[in-house]
Amino acid sequence: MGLIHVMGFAVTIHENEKARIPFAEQAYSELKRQILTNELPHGSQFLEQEIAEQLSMSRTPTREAMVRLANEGLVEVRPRHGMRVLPISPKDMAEVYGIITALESSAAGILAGMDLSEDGLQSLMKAVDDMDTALEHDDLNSWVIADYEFHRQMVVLTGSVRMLQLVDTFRDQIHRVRMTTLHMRPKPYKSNEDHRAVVAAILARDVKKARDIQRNHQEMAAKMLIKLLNENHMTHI
Amino acid sequence: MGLIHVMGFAVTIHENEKARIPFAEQAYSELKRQILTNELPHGSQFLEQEIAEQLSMSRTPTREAMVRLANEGLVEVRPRHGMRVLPISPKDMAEVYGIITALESSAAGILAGMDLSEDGLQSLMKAVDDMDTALEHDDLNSWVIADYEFHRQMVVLTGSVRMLQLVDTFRDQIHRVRMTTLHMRPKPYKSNEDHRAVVAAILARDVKKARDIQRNHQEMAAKMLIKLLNENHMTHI
DNA sequence: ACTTTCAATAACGTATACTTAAACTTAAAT
DNA sequence: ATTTAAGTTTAAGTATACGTTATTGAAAGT
Repeated sequence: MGLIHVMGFAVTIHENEKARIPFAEQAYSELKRQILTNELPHGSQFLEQEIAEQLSMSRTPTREAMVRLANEGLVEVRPRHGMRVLPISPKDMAEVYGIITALESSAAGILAGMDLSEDGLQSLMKAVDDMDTALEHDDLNSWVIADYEFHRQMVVLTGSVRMLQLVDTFRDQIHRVRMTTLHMRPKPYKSNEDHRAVVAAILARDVKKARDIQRNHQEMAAKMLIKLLNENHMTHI
Repeated sequence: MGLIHVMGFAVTIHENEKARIPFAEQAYSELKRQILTNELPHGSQFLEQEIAEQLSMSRTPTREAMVRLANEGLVEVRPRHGMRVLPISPKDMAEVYGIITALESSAAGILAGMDLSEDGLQSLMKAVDDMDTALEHDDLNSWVIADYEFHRQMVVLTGSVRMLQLVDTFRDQIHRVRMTTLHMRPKPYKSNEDHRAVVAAILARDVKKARDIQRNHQEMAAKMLIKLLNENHMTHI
């Protein structure tokens, strides 16, 4: 059984169709899926009972899933009001981007400073190529996937499972905003350039440069998105 | 009721002795306390039942606490083996320090780039002074507390609650190691210097310098601790 | 002795039952 | 009419009950 990450979703592959998935786990991934796809829109609230019924299981595993989602910052659990899908404000965006920026710029520096495998390098360059192709075809959906893959792969290659888990978690937190703003923002030509530049810096083993480019890239992205939110009076998405 | 963080412990202050604390919450903080103080040593294992009895409550809130601790990386929960306090390897230390370094160096940069309040600045300088005093008196316990306070305060001042929660979590993960190595390492004169230098860079509004000093400071600390662990064949603490 | 099979045990996952107290209703009083 | 107080409802927190299945230990076979 393996896990593949696609756009923040943990997709489970059943190789030996043996292990049955515990209800608590099912509840967690199903709820998370519903939140990320906006099936459960921000602000919507549900009592334990309601969720349990919707998932056709008892409150016990439901509750466990809710606790986990709350820890991840996707929902809020208030004692007699159930679980509420948290909206994201510009301030939240700034915080989350601040964390992702810190982690990913560090990751870029780590890659520049280590012996990166040929395969690893290829996976990065493939992601950038995919981004270019997607942009040529004006295929924004493919572009997000490739972009996501690039950022994720960079952290994967550092070998830090903790760092990977963190960026995954925080990317999930702002997934909704990224998707809704995707068609409102200018075409991301600059992003592709930046990514190529990061790869170049990694290849040149220039640690500081790799960090700086990645940091700047993220800071620009955050600035643009937050500006977009404010201009469109989307104070909480 | 307020929370004060001292050395990774969330100490609850009962001001209006009104709100009763849910068992799940009690279980969480009590178990966490026991793990951080080494009352539950690394590697030790406990069944849900045993923990529930020790805390004189049922398995339900106990289980909830275990899930949360597992999410934080302090314990591991394996289906029929109960909860096991996770040991920390040099590789774990490297990962955790990698994350703290990324976050705190970013935090230092943020402080240098923003209008820091007079109070905020004072709190940082006070922590450095406390570190000096502690070192003069050869009082390592006070030194750790002041050091902890400095690092924590830096993140507090950025205003990012998410970043604060992260560094708290990861600091907790390596708390044991820091405490056991405290008396094995050379006197931390260099740390105090570094901290002063960071404050100076923040005052000078030199963003890059603040980041660089903080990063270097942490990287040196990590290197030293990991070396110490390896030299003393402490492969998992 | 060492491995393998099978049965007994018990730990976990989940459901359900119970208790408490917050939130809502209704009624009374100003 | 607005606030206050009492009563009712019900969601959450916790305990307990139950079924399933991994683990363990003994017995049988090599």
